[in-house]
Amino acid sequence: MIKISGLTYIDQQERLVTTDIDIAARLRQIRTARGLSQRALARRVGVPNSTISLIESGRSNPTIGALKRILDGIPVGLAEFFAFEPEAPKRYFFAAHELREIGKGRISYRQIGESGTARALQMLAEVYQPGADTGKVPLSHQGEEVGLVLSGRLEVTVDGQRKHLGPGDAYAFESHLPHRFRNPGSEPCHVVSACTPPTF
DNA sequence: TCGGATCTGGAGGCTAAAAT
DNA sequence: ATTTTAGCCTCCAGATCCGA
Repeated sequence: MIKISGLTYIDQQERLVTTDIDIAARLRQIRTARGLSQRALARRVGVPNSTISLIESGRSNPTIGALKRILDGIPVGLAEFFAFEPEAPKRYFFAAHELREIGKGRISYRQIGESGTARALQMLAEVYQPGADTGKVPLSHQGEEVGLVLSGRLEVTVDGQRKHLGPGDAYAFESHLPHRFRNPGSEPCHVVSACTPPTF
């Protein structure tokens, strides 16, 4: 079992487990607040309604990919989903250990600053362990993103173009273009990235 | 008819035991 | 010590049931 933060950890099968966030209740609350039925949301994101039903009943612990796909249909970003409660006091400074983890497994995405719908920018401190890969299915979402490699090697594929980046190298592209990140090296790759609007 | 829940089987990953 | 294999577990998708 891998402990990522006080809120979220990854179990041995790389499933997302939260210690004090009820994914089931939160998903149901957000979905109903948007006036969506389980079936309507299921049709929108292309999953069977049983998947949503199982998650909302707490009998299924979704993978980060499945959860993100469902949230995309609402739409709600992962960061917003795991956001602090709205009544939380405004904060401007964050210790390293307070950065919210929204990644999983061999990929760490630690969010810089608080999250929420009012924010226009999402900035992440990313760590890709050796061999880490965002997946064969390319990512694609609204917005625009940039990133700077601090250490290690990062293979970035954007709209069919592939490039190996090292320390000091950077990328910038429109997020709707299919993209993929992979660490082909033997050491962890540290990246700082920004996305606006915060759609990841 | 719609919304939510349940059942079943396939697929993939993890673990432990067995084999090398 | 390392690799292979079998069994187990869980997610996910499709079909179906039940109640409003």
